[in-house]
Amino acid sequence: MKTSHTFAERIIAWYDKHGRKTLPWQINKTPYSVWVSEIMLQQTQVATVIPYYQKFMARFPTVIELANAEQDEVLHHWTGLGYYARARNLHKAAQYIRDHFNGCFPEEFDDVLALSGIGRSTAGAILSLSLGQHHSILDGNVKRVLARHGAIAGWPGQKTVEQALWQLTDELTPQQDVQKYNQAMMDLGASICSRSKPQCALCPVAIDCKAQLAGQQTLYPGKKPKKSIPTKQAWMLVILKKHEVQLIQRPPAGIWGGLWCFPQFDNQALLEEFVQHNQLNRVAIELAGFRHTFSHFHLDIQPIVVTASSDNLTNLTTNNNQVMEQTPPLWYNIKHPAKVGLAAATEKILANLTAELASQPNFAATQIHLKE
DNA sequence: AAATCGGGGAG
DNA sequence: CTCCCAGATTT
Repeated sequence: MKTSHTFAERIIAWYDKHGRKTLPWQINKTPYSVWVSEIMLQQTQVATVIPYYQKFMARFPTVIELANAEQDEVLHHWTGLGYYARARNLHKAAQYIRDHFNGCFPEEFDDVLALSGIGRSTAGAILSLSLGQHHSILDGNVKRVLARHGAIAGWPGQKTVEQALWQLTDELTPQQDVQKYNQAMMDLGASICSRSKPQCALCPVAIDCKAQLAGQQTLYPGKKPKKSIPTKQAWMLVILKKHEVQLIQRPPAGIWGGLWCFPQFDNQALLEEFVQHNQLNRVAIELAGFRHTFSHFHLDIQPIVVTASSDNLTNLTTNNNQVMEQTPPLWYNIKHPAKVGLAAATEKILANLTAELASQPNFAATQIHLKE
């Protein structure tokens, strides 16, 4: 098939006509603003990101202000976005920039690549979109466009497949207008070349797209091999004292790292033991159990509500009675929530608890009775 | 219920 | 280096 324009020319022409150019992070682009937006957009769709981005940039307008903030406040601005490791990396990298680059976002590719949370694709995106440097990118959207256009078989998580895709993006990325081209490829993948129902009729590169020509768009990119995931149980203890519940901060690494959670036990016996030992009182509030699914396992969570008769609780733990020598527990006021990062499961329990309390206006009296 | 995403970190 | 993990949303 003879085409009069190169791949890149058609992509850029499409972008000039249809691309979005006025999103908040596309105005007055700097490496910092592109960085923040790219990290947010790695995990969430544009419409959701917009308000988070605006609040984040209002509170942390520069790398320095981000670096100097408490991690808890950074996580608080991320609450609801999920993927908190990325917020922690963002914060850590900001501190690195403050301490090693005098607070100025580095403009050398290798320096950018070395920052926490930034890999080859994100480094290329930041420097090309904000400064027009010539780097190719390969995020999920670009992978999909290229895998289809070149009919690159196999799962991109596989090394050989990923290499082939990097080679393709390197070859196709033009010398001129990289900025537009990279933005266009991400836009195209996010809109026209979508995962399940690509709108090939609107695509500027459909005419020589191998997948489209074969009518096999949805075969690309190849699927990740499935594996079944196990189910684990967790009993979460909601220790209630007036309008406060006790939360514990998770260790910085691992699941829900740095977030505040209810004390967690692997089985009911361990929880009961703790309840007995600390003279806690079961109360007539039943919170529904629910399932929270991670990439590698289901976690079936059963919250149990108790009241505390004293502040002196022994060795509260986040999980399985592994004692954590770190941040003291937080008495979290339900009516005046502290601005800390909460795990999704914690938020769900808090919401259910609030609803239950609202439906039991006489609970305060019950609580007093139970406390003797 | 299944698929998804770019990078960190373990092995 | 290679492989596996994180975490919440969309489909």
